Amino acid sequence: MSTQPPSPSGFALVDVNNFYVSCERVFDPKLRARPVVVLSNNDGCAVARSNEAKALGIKMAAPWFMMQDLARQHGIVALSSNYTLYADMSNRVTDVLRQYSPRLEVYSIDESFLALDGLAGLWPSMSDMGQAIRHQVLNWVGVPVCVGIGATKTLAKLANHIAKKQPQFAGVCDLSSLPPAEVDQLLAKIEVGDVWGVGRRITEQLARLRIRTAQELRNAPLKAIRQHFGVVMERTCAELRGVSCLALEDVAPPRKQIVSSRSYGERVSGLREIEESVSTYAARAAEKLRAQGSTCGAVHVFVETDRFKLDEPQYNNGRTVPLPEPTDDLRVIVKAAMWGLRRIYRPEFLYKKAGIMLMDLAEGQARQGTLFGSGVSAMSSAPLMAAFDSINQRFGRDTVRLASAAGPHRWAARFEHVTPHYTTDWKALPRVR
DNA sequence: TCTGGGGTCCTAGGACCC
DNA sequence: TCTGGGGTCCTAGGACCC
Repeated sequence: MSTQPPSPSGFALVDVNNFYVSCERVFDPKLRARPVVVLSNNDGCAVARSNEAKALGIKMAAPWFMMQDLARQHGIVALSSNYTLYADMSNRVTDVLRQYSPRLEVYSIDESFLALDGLAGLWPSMSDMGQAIRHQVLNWVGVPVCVGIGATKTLAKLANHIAKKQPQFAGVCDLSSLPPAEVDQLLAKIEVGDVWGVGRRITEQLARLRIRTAQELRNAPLKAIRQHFGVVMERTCAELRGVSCLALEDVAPPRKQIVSSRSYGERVSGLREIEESVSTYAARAAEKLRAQGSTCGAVHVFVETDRFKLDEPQYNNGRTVPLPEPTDDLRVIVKAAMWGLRRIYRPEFLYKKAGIMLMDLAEGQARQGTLFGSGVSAMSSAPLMAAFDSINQRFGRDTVRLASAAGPHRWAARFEHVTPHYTTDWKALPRVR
């Protein structure tokens, strides 16, 4: 225990351990103590691993088909991802955390920063608060978290890393309460690549400068770091020294671009199929656009062949289509995307992936009474009809209104958008293959 | 031969994060 | 056979302007 006074401010980073796997375990206790992975779209990659799976050497984003032997050998359980569930669990964790600090930044689906200003007097120590958080999240939501505390966000991240890796901390590490010599020892044992903001490339370059640990990076001259790596790394280095450069972002700024894309389960060549999938991506992206009350000024559409098929001809292309005026109207967005798609489509290739990006986002409210969507020929109407049904079921039958429809095989339905704010459960849509 | 000095805007690419 | 899907920021260089 330190004799220093509790730190007057700083940050806590609360991070759910193996988030997706932990969520699945809440609902299926048989998964506990077994090696478990959660897979990405099309069951392509492992995007979450339990500790047992990590111990077997399964890396983040490892292609699952290459792990088949290992999986059989050790009885690894592989699950398809369920993002609706994870989003719900994430909100539950956040609700608990809000009880601990009035200022909180949801950094990702499984991580939040808490501002600690003014909280020191409420607890015997910040580590006690960390333990309270751990117990309450586990009891109320059912998932395990670790808590890292430090004077800066980067130090809080590092503390979280320590809390996870070193059992003697029991899931909570408060770097700002430790004597400097002890912090030094801890930092000396952490590889520089584990520091937040230091990726693979920078790690290689730092190694050439004989900077290999978090401690060595912290002690490196700021000016040289700035010269070699730019202002971003300079900030990271300063943050390691306890100089706060990254503020807590209480209010999430609106997105500057919105992407919706998927790899196909099987490669496709027909324009029709690609049109259909891109229309669905457009609907999903427009949904996000409206949810944050923005309009977009340009639509980017792209297609890609299979980049792993090295012996086959590759074709990657995209087209940015400026819109006549900023809009959140799905009709306009889809039209622009289809227009761009026809210009980049080449019939001689087999496509693996397609997507859409909404760009030049600006503030603007979804307007009452605007048409929500209509009039893309060659698109199946079924998924959109299902989506509109679900909107009305959830928000009342007048949220959107069917204005006209032309038949089951051509999507020529028109929907009037009556209520300005709504959200749709797009996960309920059939999977795009 | 000798060829200013700023400034802005845009884009592509590289690095990072989860 | 089978290899994810989102995001952000910074910098360098070119076009263009006065």
